[in-house]
Amino acid sequence: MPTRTSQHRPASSSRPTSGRRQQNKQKTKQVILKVALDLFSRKGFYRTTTKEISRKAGIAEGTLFNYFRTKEDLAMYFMEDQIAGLIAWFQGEKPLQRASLAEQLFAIIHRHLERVGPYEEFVGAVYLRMLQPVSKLNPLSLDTQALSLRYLRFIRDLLAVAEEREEIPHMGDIGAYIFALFHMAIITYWLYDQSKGKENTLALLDRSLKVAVSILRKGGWNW
Amino acid sequence: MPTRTSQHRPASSSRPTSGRRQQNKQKTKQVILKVALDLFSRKGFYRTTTKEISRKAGIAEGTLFNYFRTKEDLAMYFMEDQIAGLIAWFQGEKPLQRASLAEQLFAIIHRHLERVGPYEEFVGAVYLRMLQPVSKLNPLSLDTQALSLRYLRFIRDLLAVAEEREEIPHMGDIGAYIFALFHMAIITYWLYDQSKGKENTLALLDRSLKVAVSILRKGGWNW
DNA sequence: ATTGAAAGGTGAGTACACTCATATTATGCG
DNA sequence: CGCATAATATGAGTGTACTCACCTTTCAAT
Repeated sequence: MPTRTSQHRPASSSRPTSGRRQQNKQKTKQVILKVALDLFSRKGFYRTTTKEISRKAGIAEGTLFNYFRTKEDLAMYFMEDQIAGLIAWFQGEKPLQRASLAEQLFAIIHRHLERVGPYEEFVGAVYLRMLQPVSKLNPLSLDTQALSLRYLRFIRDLLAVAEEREEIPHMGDIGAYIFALFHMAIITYWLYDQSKGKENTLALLDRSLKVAVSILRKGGWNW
Repeated sequence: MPTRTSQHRPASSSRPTSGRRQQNKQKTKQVILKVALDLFSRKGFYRTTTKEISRKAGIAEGTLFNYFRTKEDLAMYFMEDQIAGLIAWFQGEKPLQRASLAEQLFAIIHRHLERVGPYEEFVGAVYLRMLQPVSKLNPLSLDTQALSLRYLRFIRDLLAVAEEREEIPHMGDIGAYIFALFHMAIITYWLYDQSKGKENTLALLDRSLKVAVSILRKGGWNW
């Protein structure tokens, strides 16, 4: 994993990847992401070629693969930004943090769908794969695993707070895992939803979250 | 969609795809499937090339794509057989049909996992995509949509019977849809499960089905 | 049997993701 | 500055899924 050093020259150590290099790398990476995202959203994931991305980013085609292992990976990095943004957004929404768990979870998925709305094909192509727990069969990048973990931890912490409030019983890590699967299921539904404004999805989301929390409250987790 | 005429010459109509042709086609298709499955299971999905499949099946590479739109599609046809076999198996198991819903559903997924066990990589590559409701974004074959539907109807009918027995409340079609998602989730878990004999998956399966049915019985569906 | 047309087969060709041997550039050190 | 080394960039090359223009076979009608 690349170190995230800032601009200042680091103290002399054995392998200090130095200032200018690091800066250029970060910049190139950002340029690639910007170009790729623009193309993906205008032409769609499948009709955008890696050749075009590299040409528009002003680099050789091979260079692209120094930064991103696969074309899918490239897409995942966009998703990573989305998820990071989602977490940051939630943490800035103070009122939401006092709302009920069902409201919080609804808001999170809702916001997410809103943000990725313009990139529907794109989401269909790679998103589901991302939320899937990484298996030895899926040759995904390590960074994407990290993303998956960050997201799971974020949800787990939310559940832990709700647990302290005695809104739900103790579930351990499994709760976050289940929510991730639920998120995946909702995205699936959303992709297929033809209703205007995707209102069917929102209705399903609202209802199922309320049901779930209600079940948990009434029945507890250990049967 | 190809017509499913049997061997007998059909009454003279405008486009009767006639006997020998149809028979050869069916036969070729079966040969391709057999060869492909053999290679997939021995070398893995990704390391098997369409060139090799066609060579071993004794046809030109182009011909392969007259029968199957994509390599993934080929994999899906195998899954189709699996699902069809699963349904047939269930219908032959008379005692099982008197068992509780939870037992039935457990048996179905269990049997399924047992059958696809030897093709793990394969399942990871295509199975999840199959159970996903077909969207306009996923360029899958129509036949695969049909498979998805057949499976959903099968489950829906099971639930309807349980409903008549008053084991569960009325849920409409959504029940089958939810079960399909659940099935998908279990497969995901199964792929990742490192316990011997995949016993963790079986435990999760057993427990979650019992919980679900119990919840439905106690609380009903409309909250 | 002949024939015209439709179904089906063929494999060289194409497009594209990805690799790798080589060239270029940045950096630390004397 | 000049040099050695490591990091990074390059683009021709490769492997493979998939296409398409053409060829062959089958069939019904005569």
